[in-house]
Amino acid sequence: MKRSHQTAPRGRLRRLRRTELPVDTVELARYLIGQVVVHDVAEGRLVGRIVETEAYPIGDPAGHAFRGKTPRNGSLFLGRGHAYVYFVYGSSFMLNVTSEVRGVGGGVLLRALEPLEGIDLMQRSRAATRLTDLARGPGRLAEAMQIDLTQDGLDLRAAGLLWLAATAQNPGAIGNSVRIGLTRNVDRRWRFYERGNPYVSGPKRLRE
DNA sequence: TATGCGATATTCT
DNA sequence: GAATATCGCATAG
Repeated sequence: MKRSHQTAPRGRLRRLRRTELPVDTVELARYLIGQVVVHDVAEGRLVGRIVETEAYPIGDPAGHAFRGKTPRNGSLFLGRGHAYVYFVYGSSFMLNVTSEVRGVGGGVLLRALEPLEGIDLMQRSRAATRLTDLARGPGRLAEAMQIDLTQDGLDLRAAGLLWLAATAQNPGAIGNSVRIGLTRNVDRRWRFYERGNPYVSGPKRLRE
């Protein structure tokens, strides 16, 4: 039997304070499931509920911070609650939430969102793909939310245009699995997702 | 549904 | 040169 899926209510959005974010990277990855990302752009407000994340903690060879600070990954070291955005594969931006204390590199990759508001704007950015494919996958997520290097290093807690918010509704059951698209440290189960949610990326066995 | 492949640009060896 | 925290399209079952 397929698990039924509930859409989060459109209540008032409450900005998350930095002190609400767990300090540990893996804990933060789990915590962010069910929370909301908001990007206020000129045309309106883009809102998506986080349904899939991956942790890249301290000492992880697959993490960008593993080899130390470089011009590219500098934002990872800003302390928890900042945006780290980078460009890969010649085509995709990736949005991460930094997760450790200032000076230490660590982050959580946001892999998929359930679109809640500004869906028409997202469809314009993504050339009108199906609703379930709008922000399913990290590259699609960034495109739908209009994320690029402009947002790299932003403080997601400050009164800015890109921010994290709490939802009134608790998330459903949270599953975990190995991370997607890696070649190093592949065995760690540091991917988290809301089980059965149709907006989660990956093959079927990684969504159940 | 799942698998496979090419495209693409930046970073690092 | 090689690798890359991917996507979209094609094809097969």
